[in-house]
Amino acid sequence: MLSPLNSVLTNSQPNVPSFLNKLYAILSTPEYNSSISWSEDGRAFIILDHNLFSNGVLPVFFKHSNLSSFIRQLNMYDFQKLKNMDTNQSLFFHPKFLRDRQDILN
Amino acid sequence: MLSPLNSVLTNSQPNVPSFLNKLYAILSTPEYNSSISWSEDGRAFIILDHNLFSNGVLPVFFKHSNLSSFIRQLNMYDFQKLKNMDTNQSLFFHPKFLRDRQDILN
Amino acid sequence: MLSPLNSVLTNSQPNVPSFLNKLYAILSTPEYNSSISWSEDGRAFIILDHNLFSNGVLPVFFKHSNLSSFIRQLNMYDFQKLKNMDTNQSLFFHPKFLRDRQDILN
DNA sequence: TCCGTTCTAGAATATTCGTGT
DNA sequence: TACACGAATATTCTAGAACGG
Repeated sequence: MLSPLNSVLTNSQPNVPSFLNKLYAILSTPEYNSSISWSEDGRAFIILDHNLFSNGVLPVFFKHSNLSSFIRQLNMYDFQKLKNMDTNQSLFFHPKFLRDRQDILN
Repeated sequence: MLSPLNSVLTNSQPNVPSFLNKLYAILSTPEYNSSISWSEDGRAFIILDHNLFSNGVLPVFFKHSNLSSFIRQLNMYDFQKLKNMDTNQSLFFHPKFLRDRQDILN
Repeated sequence: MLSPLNSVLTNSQPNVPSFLNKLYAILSTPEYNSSISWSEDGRAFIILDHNLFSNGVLPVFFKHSNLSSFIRQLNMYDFQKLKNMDTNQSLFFHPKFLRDRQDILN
């Protein structure tokens, strides 16, 4: 039987760092959408509940539960943090990281 | 076509300090026009009600409710204060800060 | 009537950055000891519950609720993070930051 | 070597305080 | 009191560095 992690990583792109494939997998899992989700237009994502994300999602995919380690990886891969003036929410954005376009990471 | 940044930030200009984008956002909100508004010609703005602006508007956009901190930022960004001798109101002016021209801040 | 913040900051040392006086005040407040407390020997402190500390304590003393901003300040003031191998908890340590010795910060 | 995890620091902007006028 | 500005501290976002698997 596949672990939940493997079952959701089946769309992994080869030659793409594991971190990015995992991030897609996380965002593609409806179960996690209360703690992390794509923005409405699918060009950024939001961490909605820091506590739930850290303790509920991170340890499933990574060897830690630290939001700061996750953020460090995002910056490593050139994601930018953007503020939405209206909602005051923080979005993470990367020009090549788009919903339904996991293919263009290659 | 909009840059990805614009779509996510609703009118924020990238590479422009948050203070200036927030100032535009404030002046673009009709709800706030009783406490702060563009001058008639759109080349300056007026703080009409210090108390209402400090306590009603500032904390929505900034981490404080102090008019003096707001003014300090205006001075930091080279706004000039102009006195209207007739009305005794104070106008703040910056050559590149114009109504409907948020784009030229870049 | 004193605000809760002021009442607990009455022992503030003059000429000491507000951050350090606030940190003493936090650690001196029994109410907060479930989320942050001195180590047994009083030579370090532990953040016991990140979520409770971030959302329950930080906004009372600072203009944010971000653990990372708090940590940035600790590093700025040369605190070091130490690992307790037994409990796997994280301790923050500074040679001059000791329980019952707020005076030596001067 | 590469990638991941952790701890600390750099850099830019923001907020407060004080001084001179 | 108001005003402009320097300076110190605070807040945010990103990156450096060390270490481990």
